[in-house]
Amino acid sequence: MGKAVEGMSVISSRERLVEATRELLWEHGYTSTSPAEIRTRAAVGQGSMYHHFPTKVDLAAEAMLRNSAELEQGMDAYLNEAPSPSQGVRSYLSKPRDGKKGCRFGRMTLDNAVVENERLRAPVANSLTWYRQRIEQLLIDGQKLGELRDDFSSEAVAAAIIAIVQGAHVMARADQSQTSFDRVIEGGLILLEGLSLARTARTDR
Amino acid sequence: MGKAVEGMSVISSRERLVEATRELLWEHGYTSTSPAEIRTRAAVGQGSMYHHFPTKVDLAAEAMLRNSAELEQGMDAYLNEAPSPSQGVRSYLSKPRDGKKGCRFGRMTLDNAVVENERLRAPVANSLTWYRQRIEQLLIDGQKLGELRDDFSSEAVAAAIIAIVQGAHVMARADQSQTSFDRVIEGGLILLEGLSLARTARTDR
DNA sequence: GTCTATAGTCCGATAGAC
DNA sequence: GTCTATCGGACTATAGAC
Repeated sequence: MGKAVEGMSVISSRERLVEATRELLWEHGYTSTSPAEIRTRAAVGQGSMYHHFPTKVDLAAEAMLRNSAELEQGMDAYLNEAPSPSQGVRSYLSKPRDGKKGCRFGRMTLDNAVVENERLRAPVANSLTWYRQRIEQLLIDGQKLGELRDDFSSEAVAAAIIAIVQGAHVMARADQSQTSFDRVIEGGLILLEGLSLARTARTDR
Repeated sequence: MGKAVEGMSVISSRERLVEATRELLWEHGYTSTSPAEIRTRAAVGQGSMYHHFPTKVDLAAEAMLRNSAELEQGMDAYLNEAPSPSQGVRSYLSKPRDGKKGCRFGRMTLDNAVVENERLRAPVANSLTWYRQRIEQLLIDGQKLGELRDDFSSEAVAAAIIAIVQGAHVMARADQSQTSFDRVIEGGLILLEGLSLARTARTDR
């Protein structure tokens, strides 16, 4: 027990607390996740938890910052695999997602306790902004390469692309159905195709 | 006190409870709205509340069903004013909305307590489905009239249109900014324009 | 149909020994 | 750093008088 000896693979209490919180924030949201539940899942005593994290906000903020770093890194690597900018945007939309669980970040925004606390809201806002700017850059590159029309605001369209995925999660949770999620994505891909310059290419389907 | 005499304009306790619940569900969501808060706003005693509504679910379900009926009716009238089907879809997107408050229905979907209870989930799912089918019909009519291309799935695009508005609320709440909401809508209108057959008409702007 | 009083539970947080 | 015990408060719901 206690701090792991150098080189050992024992996971520290602090680490287990953060990981358990990350899972529970996704499963239950912020307000509905209780410190008791976190303690139980992390197998950590009451006192230890408050030793490492004075308040629930401290723990949640760290968990969310870690979510941001990990998801942005993963998405960046994923998008870098795309053969072209416009294909990257399509890849973003069609990336496999569990619609019923909801977006780790998007879910948070509907909780007033998160929105009213800067330490909790900031990681959510920053990550969604990061996503939007990443997509915007793909759109700009696609315009420069002549894949996409150049008569639209890449900033606005990027925001709409992000919103489609967020909205897809809302629809899927309302219907408790992955089909509802997939239908939104299908529609998003159709809408995106309207920005393509190579529209005659559609005939080869 | 008590039941209003025939013809009087006194609002019954029951009615005040439902109205207070409707407001609070929008402001705070389901889980974060406490019976005590409802009682206070409705100015109704503890016992009266449980006389009319045995549980919190009973009260919330009635409030949500009333929301559905009212909002669907309002949206229907609003869309009927549009001069054409495709203009109706544009009107749906650009309808003035308070992004920071969130959609009355969409907000509910991120709350597990709502999603896990059929009596609470059903009104949310039914209303979102109603909206989607209403937009789908506009798209179909627009295709028939030659306003829109006829080579896309109206069902999928309608779902994406609804999702854009839901996602706009998520972005606006994350950023606590109406500007973020408006940016998504602007992008949605651009994407929608790509489905128009009269694309040369863009030159007259 | 309305009221006050209160039950029983869980919440987030603290105390203090080891 | 970890533990158990416990605080004060808010929650949803019930009891029972009027």
